[in-house]
Amino acid sequence: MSASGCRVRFAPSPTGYLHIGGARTALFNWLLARRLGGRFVLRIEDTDRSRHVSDSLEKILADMRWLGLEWDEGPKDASVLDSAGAAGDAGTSGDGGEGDFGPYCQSQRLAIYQEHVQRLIDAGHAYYALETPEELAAMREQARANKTDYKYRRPDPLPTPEQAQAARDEGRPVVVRLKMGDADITVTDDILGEVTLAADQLEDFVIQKGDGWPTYHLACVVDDALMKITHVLRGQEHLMNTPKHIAIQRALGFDTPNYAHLPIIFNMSGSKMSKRDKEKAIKKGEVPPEIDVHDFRASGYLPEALLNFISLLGWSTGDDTEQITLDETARRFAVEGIGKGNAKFDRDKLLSFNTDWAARVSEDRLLECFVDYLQVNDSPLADLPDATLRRMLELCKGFRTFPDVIAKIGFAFVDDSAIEYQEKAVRKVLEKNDGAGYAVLRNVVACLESLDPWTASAIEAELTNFCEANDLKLGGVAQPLRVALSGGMVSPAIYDTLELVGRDRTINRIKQTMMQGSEQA
RNA sequence: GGCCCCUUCGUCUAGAGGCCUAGGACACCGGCUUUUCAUGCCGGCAACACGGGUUCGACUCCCGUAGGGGUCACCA
Repeated sequence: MSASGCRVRFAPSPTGYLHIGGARTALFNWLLARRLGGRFVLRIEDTDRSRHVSDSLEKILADMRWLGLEWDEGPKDASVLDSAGAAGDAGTSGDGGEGDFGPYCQSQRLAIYQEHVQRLIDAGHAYYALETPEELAAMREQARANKTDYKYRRPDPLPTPEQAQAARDEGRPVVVRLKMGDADITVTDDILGEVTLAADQLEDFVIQKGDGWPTYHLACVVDDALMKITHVLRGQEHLMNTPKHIAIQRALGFDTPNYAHLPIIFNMSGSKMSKRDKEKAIKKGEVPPEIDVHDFRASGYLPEALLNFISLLGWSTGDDTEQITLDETARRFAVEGIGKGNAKFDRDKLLSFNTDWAARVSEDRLLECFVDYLQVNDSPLADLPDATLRRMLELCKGFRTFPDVIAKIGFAFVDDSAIEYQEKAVRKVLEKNDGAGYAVLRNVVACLESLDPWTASAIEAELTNFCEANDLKLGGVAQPLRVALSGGMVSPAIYDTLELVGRDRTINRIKQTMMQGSEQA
């Protein structure tokens, strides 16, 4: 096992793709495990069947793997949910090489939770409660109307097991609540320091729902203990949950792990980054912002850049170093370096990081990511030979994200007839000065038709000659050619572009352009 | 609203009483490079929320105010 005995976990709920905030939490946990030589556990918190979204597990696992955050223990693929049969009769562990503390999906651990709840009841730390959700809501509403604070009042006397059973027989839901003591509870947080919550702020909360499933609090605490988790790094939105968790730990006789609550990530506007931002943007006809890890993948970001960027949200190396590899980050990572204040997600800076990383990674790695990008987007370009893909990447150096590559050189891979000539480009480059651009094309096409071999350097020599012979600057011939080949005014270096497009198609597009010009005239 | 957390350039941050004329990065502005678009290079603008203390000395410590955030479910 691990040298340090350090065990951390990332515990997402399967409600869709992995959220970027979740990715940051996963990353910090992964980094801590790496730094301390511990184990990184992936646990799936799927105790609420009503919120379960199909395919979520596959998606989360895929996102984690795309990021390169492999887990030492946890579900290896989504089939673990099928293999264990009906949810509830679990309790088996260590199957399928997932790890020694499984199963790692809470939906397969029901028996374990119920056993612990029973222990709590038997020991007098917990009791049955008979109020319906409607009754509780009414009480809260009443309190609000009276402008008083609502707090659940423990029944006196407590419902007996017999009364609970009777209620269940009548079809009424019965929950189990934990008895909170009358002492304040202090959370010792490795980032925030000591945070004390007064006893009167604590109420007897539900640990087992009416359907027999545990609430998040119970399941989380039981699993952390059984999975021997030593460090809990989670978002600051959990800070007020921690006293509850400590209360359960004490009642069950568990040790309290080290807690550290991470600052939260916000949009530049200061609002939470949520899936709804995407819907809102779409409704307004705007490009939806990336929110889930998958969004960034589909938008053509590199995992290296994304990881590096989010590692710096709430943490810093301590000096002026910013762009470092994941391994280097793991070497330098320390909880003491994590800040307390919330951070805003600056997309411009991410873009800049991506630009730098795209220029830094090896050609092989860049190709790998590019192919992934094309495949995720179902692009027909994914079928192009590797050599061609490499050439595209090479010619577009300096790009920010992969869509830039397509925007810049994509025209080379469409039918000649599919080229759309932009009005502005045609006007500025071809029609201006009584069609000077068209004249250049007319003259240059003859040179190109007879050129052999068709290589960038041969093309360069030919065009240089052509410029001298016709008293033109290179721009005077490059721009008309660019418009003829691409329909617009942007492309990689012109010699390379001609080479890539090929002689036949180059000639064809030039002629096609001239024809359109004469039709206009 | 109660409770809790936070507060250095627009943004991410460095700073752990004199090293601060507050450093870096992104963004922004200007210039250079360039056959287009990018990239690259050089320069510039820009912050210690406010008010009290403590101290010879406060960005750094304490208190208050203001602002921001989190949380108050049979959701996690």
